[in-house]
Amino acid sequence: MAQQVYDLPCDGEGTCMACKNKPTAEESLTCKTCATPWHITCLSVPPNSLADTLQWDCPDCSLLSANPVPVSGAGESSSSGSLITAICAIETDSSLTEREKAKRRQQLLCKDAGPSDRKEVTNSDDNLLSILDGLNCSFCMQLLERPVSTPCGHNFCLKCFTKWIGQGKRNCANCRKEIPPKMARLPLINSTLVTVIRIAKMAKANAAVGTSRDYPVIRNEDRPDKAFSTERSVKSGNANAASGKIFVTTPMDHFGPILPENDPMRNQGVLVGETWENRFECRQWGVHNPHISGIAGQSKHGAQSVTLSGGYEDDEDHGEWFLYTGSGGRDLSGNKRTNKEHSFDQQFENSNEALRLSCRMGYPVRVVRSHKEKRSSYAPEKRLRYDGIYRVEKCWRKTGIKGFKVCRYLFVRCDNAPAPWTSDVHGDRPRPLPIIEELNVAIDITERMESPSWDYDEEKGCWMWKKPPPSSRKRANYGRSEEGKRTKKVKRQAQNKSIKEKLLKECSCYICKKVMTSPLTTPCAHNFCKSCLEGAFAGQNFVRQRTCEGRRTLRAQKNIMKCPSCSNDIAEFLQNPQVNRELMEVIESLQREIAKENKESKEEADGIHEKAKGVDVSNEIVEEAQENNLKGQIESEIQKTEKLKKTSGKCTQKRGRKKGSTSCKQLDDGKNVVDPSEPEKAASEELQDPVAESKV
DNA sequence: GGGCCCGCAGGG
DNA sequence: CCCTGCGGGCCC
Repeated sequence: MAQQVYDLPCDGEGTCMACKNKPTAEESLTCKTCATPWHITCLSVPPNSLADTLQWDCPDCSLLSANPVPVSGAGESSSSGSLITAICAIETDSSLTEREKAKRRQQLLCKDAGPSDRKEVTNSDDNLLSILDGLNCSFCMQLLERPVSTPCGHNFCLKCFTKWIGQGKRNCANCRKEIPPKMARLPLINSTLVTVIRIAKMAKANAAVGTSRDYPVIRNEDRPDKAFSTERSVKSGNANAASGKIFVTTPMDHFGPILPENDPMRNQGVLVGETWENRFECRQWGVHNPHISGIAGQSKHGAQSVTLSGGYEDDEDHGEWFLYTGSGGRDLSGNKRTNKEHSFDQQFENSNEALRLSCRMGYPVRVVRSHKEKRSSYAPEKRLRYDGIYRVEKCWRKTGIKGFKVCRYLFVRCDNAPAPWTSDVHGDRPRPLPIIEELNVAIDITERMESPSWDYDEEKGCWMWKKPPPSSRKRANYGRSEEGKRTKKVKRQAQNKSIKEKLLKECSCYICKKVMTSPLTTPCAHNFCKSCLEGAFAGQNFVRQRTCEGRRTLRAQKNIMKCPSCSNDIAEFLQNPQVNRELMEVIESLQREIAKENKESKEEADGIHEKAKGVDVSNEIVEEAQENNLKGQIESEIQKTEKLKKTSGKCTQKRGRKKGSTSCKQLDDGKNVVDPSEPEKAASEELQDPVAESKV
């Protein structure tokens, strides 16, 4: 084979690797793409003009631009050259923000992520992806496809490598070290890398089809005392907050008052007239669970509580009784959570049906009034206030103010404690139902036929359960599916961990069977620890170094220097074995990740929260409770009412501004878009039998 | 003060 | 897994 001329650049010290001289500044030429310095006089094709030197591409870069290497598995042409052009186009686009540019660049580099945002994945999934990033081919910048490893420890796609060789190159594209003729003739696939990439790809695909509920789920006991914003949340404060800890032991679907036995923190239960800053706090004391919805209830179980927040203009508040409007009938398209405009008829379904069930059964319904109800004299000036137990005496449908049918409920108070607005020292007595004029035009009227579950006991002189309350279907202190979601999360974490551990196991040394330290990839594409492989030939090393030894001895030694895995001669490789740094980095990343996850799971077990800071909101209330315990029940109620008036005056609503806080909201719009990963799958399939294919 | 936005949580 | 929702923050 005729000797070919290869262009070589200058090394890190500025010495030309071809002539071994150090070119002067005038003799040196820098590539516009890769910024590598080259010696002009040693170039086989020097630039024609001075203008050319300014926009000069080195032989390697111009080669890649002129002969694009097909992107493996993607089914389309790309190259580092066109990639660079595309990146430049993004960088110079003034209409894009920095964040948008970063996003476009990422999309460009991860073609398989599709046109939309990549599906949001958990941190551990992201880490798996970043580990994969370390295994990109230096030619095509894509994840290694049928990886081949040079003895100098660099990895390339088989296609890219053979193309490079086909162009007459016999040096490593990364370090310029010579490629053994045998490898140039028949490059072998590094099966360890294949397995590692395949497992990681499968993990990535699994992550991509995960649900949008992949964010961490926190058990009640681990939640902080106040609502907190999660990592996911774009807005600060309570705008998109997660709920704080539930302080009471009542299950979510508990009917009736929150009693002292359900209040381990204060041992007093929730008293009429208690107030809270917001819906989250109200929820934490078990009074009204949903943090937006006005009705808490289940259609087949009944409604436990309602909130009067002025959200429905048909509401009519008379203190001891009020007319409540059902939910629904409003257009919530466009990602709205509420809407003041009615646009279609309400039906007795979902929470409306739950309230109707409570009406039929005569269940006690907790009532909360909000300062947002501006038309009522009975609403608190500030905050939210618990006003006690009411019963739904009747319900019906009528045409609302906006002309659409609404569900209507007559609530009548039936609590043993006096209402916050009354000067009475005793609670309610059974009272005749008010006359409701709109009942004359009402449809679908429902009245209770059987005796109510919650009723007044004349003998005992108080309201109480006359029938056993409906048995709870929920666990105390837990959301409906929180337990399930938690199990799911733990399962996914364990799965991810096992993937990483599996990956690491794949990186074990043939000799010591342990995870490789400083991995060496032989020309026969087998991987060993540097120390293991060198140790295996320790005796020969000494002889081999003595090159003046006789021919017979050397040959005998060379025969012994066989790959422990496939018995190929690796004597030459052992003369100057180079660590496969990319593989080493993958191994180290995996080890770091596993260690980190172990640490995190330990911390989680210890109940540590980074972002959400636990704030003890209860001290004041506990002191209050202790004080109250010394006095009679009625006295404490009066005190409570007085305190309510004071706190109402003191309360100020925070209304700060944060500049540019919503500037990045568009980035989150694609959060539910699932990565199709089609090219990925194709690539995985092609990887099924890489060795066999490569030998064809 | 109106309007828009969107994470969270529960229902079904 | 999709739908619903009488919140809360921030911009205009």
